[in-house]
Amino acid sequence: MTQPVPPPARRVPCEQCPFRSKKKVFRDFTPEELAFVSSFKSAELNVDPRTNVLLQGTNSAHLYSVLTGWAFRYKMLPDGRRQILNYAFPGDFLGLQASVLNEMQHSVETLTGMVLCVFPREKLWELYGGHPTLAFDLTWLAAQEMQILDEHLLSVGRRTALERTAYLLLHLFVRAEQVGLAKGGVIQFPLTQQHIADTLGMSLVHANKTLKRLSASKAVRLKDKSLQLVDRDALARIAQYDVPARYPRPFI
Amino acid sequence: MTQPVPPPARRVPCEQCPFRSKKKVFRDFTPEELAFVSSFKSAELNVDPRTNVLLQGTNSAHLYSVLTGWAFRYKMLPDGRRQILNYAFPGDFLGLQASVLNEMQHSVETLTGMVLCVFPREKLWELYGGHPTLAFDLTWLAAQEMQILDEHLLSVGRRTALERTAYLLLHLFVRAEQVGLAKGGVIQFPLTQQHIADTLGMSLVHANKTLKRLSASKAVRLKDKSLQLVDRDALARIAQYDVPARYPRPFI
DNA sequence: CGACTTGTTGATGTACATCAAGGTACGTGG
DNA sequence: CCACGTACCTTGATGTACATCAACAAGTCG
Repeated sequence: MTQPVPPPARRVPCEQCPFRSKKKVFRDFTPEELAFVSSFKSAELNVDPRTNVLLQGTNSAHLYSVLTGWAFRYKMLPDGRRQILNYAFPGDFLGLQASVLNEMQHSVETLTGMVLCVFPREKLWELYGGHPTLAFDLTWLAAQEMQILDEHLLSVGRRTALERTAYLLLHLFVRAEQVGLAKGGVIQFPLTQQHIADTLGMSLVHANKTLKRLSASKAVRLKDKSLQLVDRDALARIAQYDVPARYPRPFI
Repeated sequence: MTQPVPPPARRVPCEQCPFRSKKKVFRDFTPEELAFVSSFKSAELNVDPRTNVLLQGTNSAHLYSVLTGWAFRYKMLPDGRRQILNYAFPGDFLGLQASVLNEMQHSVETLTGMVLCVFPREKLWELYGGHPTLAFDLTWLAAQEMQILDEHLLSVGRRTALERTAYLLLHLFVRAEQVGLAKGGVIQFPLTQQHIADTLGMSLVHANKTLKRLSASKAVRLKDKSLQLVDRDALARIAQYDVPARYPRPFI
């Protein structure tokens, strides 16, 4: 007997989420939590590289959590100057600001292809009303994002170009590593030097020269869209940065 | 560092909080919400100007909300470089990061004398478990703080010194105004030029020169610890900054 | 009163942006 | 295979925004 072709929707229920189980970073959810999250999730969204997921000034009807892929949050000034605010990795949440404050003040663009879980914002109240542990997890994610922004602000405001660059590479490596994206001290690295410049508040040319200078230190190697961490301590020393521990984390 | 030694407690129950009622900015709380907040509050803390409320690296046992006064959050590099991250006004929450993530990654120092409401962190679970609207308010406050940090990062990374300075003065004026601290277009302004420099990521001397340049525009007057907003639109134009509306806000 | 904090200004050096050019690696269609 | 386009990286020359250093004035505050 011929089976009908299964619809394109490969929606995996959260209970069988391959992501959650494989990574030790994420805290264990109870069956009730999982059941709710699964019912909360309304769709799965595939996004191409280099496309906008959320736009500054709009009010998205949805919340997203990242299943796979990299993206970045950014703001722009009227004349086109761009500041990258932070990067989104698997397990991160997108669009919370819009849901809570009713307007996005930033945009989000993918770096790689990305799979997102979609949650309708109306149901956010159900989450708060019936699932306080998950509500707390949202606060946890917000607090972590704030800590990253704080460190980032310290970088752009007070670190030198070399320190900033070292800090960013270390930060991104650690975050990728935390969600299991590192293999033998190497991660895929989808940023261009323009992204690095726009993150660190400098020009493209200066970012290039600073990266060269940093390579000379032999602490990191950056080529062919991959980043190899050769000497983590040396990099941390250059960056004047202590990586904070952060286990276990929630994954909604 | 000030110890949480409660003075001969003049503890006003939250139901009669003079602050809440007078300001239209704050959303109305139900009697149940008020009763819980009142029971949540364990003490009132008076802090002198220029003293640390929270310290980077420690893990405070308390959460605070600001009743009166100004403070600022900051981080320091090992060699003493300081970056001011944000300012705290009446209605703002302090110490949430420590409660959620178990370690403060920044310090908080008062600019003026300050009165804080003290909440024990253990009871935070009760808040999440039994008072989802208040839990949502905490998320609201976190989301707002993030928006401010985003804008701040854009400033330090991409705005010119003059734009940055205009942005900061406008931002601080609006925040003070929102909680009723403006009288006839004037607010008390307890920052020194060193604070401005450390907020905007520049040197003291350059902050001074940029402030002079900004005064020449006649949009704003800054003297004797007071800030007068002469032409809000002109200032916003210089800053390339649209002030986001933000009513009503919670006040826990 | 000195000692200290805060604001102010000029001189000088440096870190960074901007401009301009070219190089490498990857595509595409012929 | 080539010719061509394009994305990204690289380098040198020049200009400018900023930091640093130094000196001084005007207020507080013991």
